[in-house]
Amino acid sequence: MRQSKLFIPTLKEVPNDAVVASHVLMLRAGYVRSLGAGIYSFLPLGYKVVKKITEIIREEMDAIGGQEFHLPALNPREIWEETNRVEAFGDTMFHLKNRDYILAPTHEEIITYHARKVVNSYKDMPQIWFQIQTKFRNEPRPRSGVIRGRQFLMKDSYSMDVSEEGLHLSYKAHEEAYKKIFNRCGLKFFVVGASSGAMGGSGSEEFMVKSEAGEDTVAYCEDCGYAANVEVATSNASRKLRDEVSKEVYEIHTPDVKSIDELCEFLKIDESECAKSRVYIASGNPVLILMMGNDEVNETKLQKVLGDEVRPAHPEELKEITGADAGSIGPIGFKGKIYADYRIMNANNMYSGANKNDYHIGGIDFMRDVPSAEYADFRIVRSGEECPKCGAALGVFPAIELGHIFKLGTRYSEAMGAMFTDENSTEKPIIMGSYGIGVERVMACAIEQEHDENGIVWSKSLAPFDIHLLGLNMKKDNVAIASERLYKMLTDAGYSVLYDDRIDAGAGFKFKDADLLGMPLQVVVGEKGLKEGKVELKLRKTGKRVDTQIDYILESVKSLLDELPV
RNA sequence: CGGGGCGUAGCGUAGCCCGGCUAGCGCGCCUGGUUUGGGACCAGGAGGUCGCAGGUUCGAAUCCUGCCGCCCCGACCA
Repeated sequence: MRQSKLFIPTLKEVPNDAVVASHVLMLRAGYVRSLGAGIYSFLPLGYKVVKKITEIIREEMDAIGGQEFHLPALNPREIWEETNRVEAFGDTMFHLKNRDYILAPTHEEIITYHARKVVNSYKDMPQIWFQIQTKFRNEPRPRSGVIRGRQFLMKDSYSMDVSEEGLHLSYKAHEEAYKKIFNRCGLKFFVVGASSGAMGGSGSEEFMVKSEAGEDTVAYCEDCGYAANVEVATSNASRKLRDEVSKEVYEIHTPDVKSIDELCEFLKIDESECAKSRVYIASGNPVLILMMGNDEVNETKLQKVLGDEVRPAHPEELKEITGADAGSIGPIGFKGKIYADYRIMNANNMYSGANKNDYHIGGIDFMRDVPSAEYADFRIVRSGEECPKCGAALGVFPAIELGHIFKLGTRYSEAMGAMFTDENSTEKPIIMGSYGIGVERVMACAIEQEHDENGIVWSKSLAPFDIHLLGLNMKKDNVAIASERLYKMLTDAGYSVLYDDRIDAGAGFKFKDADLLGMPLQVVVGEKGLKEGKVELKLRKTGKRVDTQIDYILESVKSLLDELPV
């Protein structure tokens, strides 16, 4: 395509509203424009990328026997009442004002609705139905450009099976398909086991990509592939060993000492000798949580152990409950249930607050002085700690959730009466799975993962064009003629070529645009090279440049593109 | 929904505290010319409800009130 005729509104400066790299670059390179918070228009170049992604998804879904549907975004509300999800979604669901319709945030109900009419026998299964369509969610806070929007493209598929074993096969098929999809998109991803939560069902995994723009925090081991949401992640953090001799408990005047670091500094001790106190309210009752040193309490783990609604105590409550303010609280004299992290289990000669402002207590022996304490893993894993599986160093970082696969079970089929008859003439609910991929997120992640200060670096598989052909000075006949010839040669050879044939743009301008737009290979036609009958090829990703005789262009292009993995 | 920031030409911004504006600058745009290997140069030109509404004032981009929108942090995220 000739760039002079394309709508690619590039921006030299960073738009005021964009912060994360993918958002900035999509706007600057003219791939998308925003229409409102969390609502984006895809411009021609951006839509080309979307189509590349959806085509990869489609191929891999077809390969596992998926059948594509086109489902309504406009849904009668009553269908969603059948599973009680109108209430479950609450304000996140868009409701129409002038008719009792909702805008579909996902499609379990619609799929189940159709399934109950037509899937009646065990002979009808397994089925995999999928769609690649716009979904609507009234997100309270859209953010990070296309990564969290109110309207977004999603590939959703739904499996229907007669047994748990069948569901497992469908689930595994999707897991493998997803790996292929993300690999083909050139993404470096990892799979995190997730608790299935409110979706119901027996298993689920998330496909994640590391990114500063991520909304989840995960712990990941490069060596063995261990990956877990930080809410549930564990590590082999060292435990505090017991000293041979336990000192007596003694009070220490510690004026203005609030934090663990200040306490260590004041007493010249290590933070592993300190028990940090955190007071939580669980179902109205105060509980004390003791952590080693600066370890942070993981509220998800805490909630799991306590089993109740848990919240941190307010500052006023602290004083009332313990007689001291935060920074001077400890287990000795605490009236209420006491929990402690495994790391300081049965430790002795520990320091903690005295429940009296400006005082701490030393020589605490948990076995002797806090015998009622219960121990569990309450800590938030930190980067660099040992992987619980292989002992290598864990990385803890933010990540974007690209895809999620669920074993739904019978939650929707039971609620909506989607039943089938098995070999024994017994009526049973269909066993379902649901599997989603955020299409725009794939695009954003690809950019997050592969870009530099000059712009986007597309993989071959997602790039809107294979080659960016730059005719530097199109007013010179020799440049124009050679460029036109190359354009034809490359196009005829089957490459998709973005041809910068603009007459008025300067050379620097074209280079900057090309780097910003991010096609994998640039072919530069300039007067200098033409004197020797040569043009320059440049790989966007590595910056590698090669001069080639025009007659050998196809060989050179092929060998350079072959250097790229995807 | 809580906290913070912002809203001035297509984009990026100055001016706002301390009212005097006929609103300045860079990029982009238009015309003519010179340029063409990393966002060129010269000359001329067009383009603004200063987010909206109300108020204070002789006078409001500037002060006050309300609203709207956008971004960030948090809460939320089936």
